Amino acid sequence: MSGQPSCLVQNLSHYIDLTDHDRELLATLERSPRDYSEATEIHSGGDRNRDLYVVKQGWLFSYTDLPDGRRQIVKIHHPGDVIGFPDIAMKHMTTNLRSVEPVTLCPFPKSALETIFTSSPRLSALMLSIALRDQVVFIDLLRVMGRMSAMERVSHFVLDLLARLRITNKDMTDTFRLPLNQSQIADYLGLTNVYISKTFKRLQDDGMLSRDGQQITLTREEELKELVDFEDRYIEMDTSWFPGG
Amino acid sequence: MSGQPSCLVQNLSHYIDLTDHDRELLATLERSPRDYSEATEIHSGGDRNRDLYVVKQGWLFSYTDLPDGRRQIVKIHHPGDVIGFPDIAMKHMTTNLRSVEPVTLCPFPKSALETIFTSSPRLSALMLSIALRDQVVFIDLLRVMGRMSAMERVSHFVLDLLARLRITNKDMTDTFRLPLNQSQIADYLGLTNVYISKTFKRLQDDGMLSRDGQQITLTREEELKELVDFEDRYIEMDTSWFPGG
DNA sequence: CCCCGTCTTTAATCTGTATTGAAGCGGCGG
DNA sequence: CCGCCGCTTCAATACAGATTAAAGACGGGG
Repeated sequence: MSGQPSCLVQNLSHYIDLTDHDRELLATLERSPRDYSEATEIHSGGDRNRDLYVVKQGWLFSYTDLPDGRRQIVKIHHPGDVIGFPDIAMKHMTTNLRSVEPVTLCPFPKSALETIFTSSPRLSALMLSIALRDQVVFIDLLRVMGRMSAMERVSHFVLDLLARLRITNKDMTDTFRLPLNQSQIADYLGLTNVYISKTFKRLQDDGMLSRDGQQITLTREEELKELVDFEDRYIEMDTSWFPGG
Repeated sequence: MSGQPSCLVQNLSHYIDLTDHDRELLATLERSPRDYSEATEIHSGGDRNRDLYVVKQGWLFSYTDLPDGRRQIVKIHHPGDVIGFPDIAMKHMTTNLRSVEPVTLCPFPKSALETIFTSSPRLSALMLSIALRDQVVFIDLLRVMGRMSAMERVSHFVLDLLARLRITNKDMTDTFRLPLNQSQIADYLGLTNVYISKTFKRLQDDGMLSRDGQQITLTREEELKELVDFEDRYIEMDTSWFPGG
């Protein structure tokens, strides 16, 4: 159970102190790790709803296609994330899941959640809160997609990624690795790969960021945050109402 | 408690059979109705997080502004809806709330939810499911905003409204009242009021819908659904895993 | 019944992003 | 070390939707 520290535990510990009992419960979710190579289709929309996943390693994304081939990436998943929460309400999966690099996932059945929900009210409250927080994040993204220019979208995108990575990795600086290619970023932001290239170049020329291979450095994070009116929804949640731990 | 039937109860009854105990619990949420006139600002983003609301009557919307005045409407609320769920996770309200016509709301404190969560597992599961379902709806909307044309956006918009209205009103046909003006629709779909006008006209010329004042009739609903690859997320949820009632 | 304000429609022009295609670049396998 | 392939960059053109302005339509209040 101990050995390597779990990203899921790190992720959740950011918000509340976990009891040993909580850690044991979470460990049941990470019992059966499985590797997938890069660019692998892990499940498809319409599949009869089966497992959720804890991400142990690597980046993935959830996406949907339109009948004519247009694609929208709706969520990017990092180590420590739980994949598939929204689908709990539906009878079928609503999105496709694909790895961008070699990944390690721990599939677990819906029913494992029930155990958590009945035996740890505090952990339940946290998981509910995370689901609701994600909804706020989607709402922020909607604002980005509905009303912001390409420049602003890309800026918001990198700020959001950095904010998320900082939750599971406390000593993250202003530099991070971005393993997505520009077509994938385009499919996430509702733009084209060509325009993503042009926009990154412009951000670089303006001195807002620098690039070295997959490494991105935000050299003027505060300015970027102001530019896109960025709110960090990850750093802090309201846990005051949680049942006592 | 009986008297006029509650829209909230109607809304939830669509998914599960409510016990008398459940109905009593829900009635506590609707204890203190309050009227607001049209175009009223009911709360603002950044407010210290206080009440949620049950909508008894009238349409409202939640929105956010960008610093330079651009606006994004993120959710349209109808009778029977609960407003404010996602904010439970945050310390402050994340959106503004405004009525589009005279409305009746029932404010209730977060703590009222706790009572429900501790005393009716079945009702808790339903409310969680609705929150997660809404997340799926946001994801669908993201796809619309990221990858669809104005034509497709407007089509999806009216289909979505109709699907939602049918939950609380079983004998809704293919006609409904749309009290939003075109600027508001534009702020919802990330377009301009002028282009909304042009697009509605085109849909009308193509025979997809007809308008009479605020009344909208979808004359070729199936074609529209195909056009935008529409999925009704409201009609059916997976309640199979709910604790027995 | 008419005025006035709000909303919708029409029209002309402008712009940001899409599209297409071709030219760099870099890493990996052979 | 070469050659291929995927990704990024650059350039030319196209177009959907924005912008601005002005002219209808509509409805409520005096």
